[in-house]
Amino acid sequence: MPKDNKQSERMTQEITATIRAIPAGCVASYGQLAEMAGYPGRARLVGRILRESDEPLPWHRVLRSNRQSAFPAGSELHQKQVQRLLDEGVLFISGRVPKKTFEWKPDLDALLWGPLS
DNA sequence: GGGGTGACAATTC
DNA sequence: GGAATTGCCACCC
Repeated sequence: MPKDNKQSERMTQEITATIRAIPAGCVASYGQLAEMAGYPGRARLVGRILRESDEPLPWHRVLRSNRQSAFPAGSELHQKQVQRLLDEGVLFISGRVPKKTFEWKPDLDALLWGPLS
């Protein structure tokens, strides 16, 4: 039987893949990513991965469940996040993003952006 | 094996 | 919307 530490490694990879799957112009919450990756309740793991991972993950598309940024306003990281989001077409109002943008789902994405043309 | 920590979440006031 | 509280689970000492 496989070792349990290998399970942890796979979990990290699954979450990483999910984060990388976020399309430009959309955002997702930590819990949402964890749930999509198949690990509900592992929101903190997503945060740890984003911090530790050296891969070019779109960390700027990851927000808190309350649609606000994960880091305190004014921090360099936060400013860069807002800037990149605006560059991708994501509205940022008073440190928050529109509900429409936050309610991203794989199905909804294809439904809205696919046949929309 | 125990205890503190965290790029979080959900609930409540 | 904001602040406080509790639950959660992997990680580090």
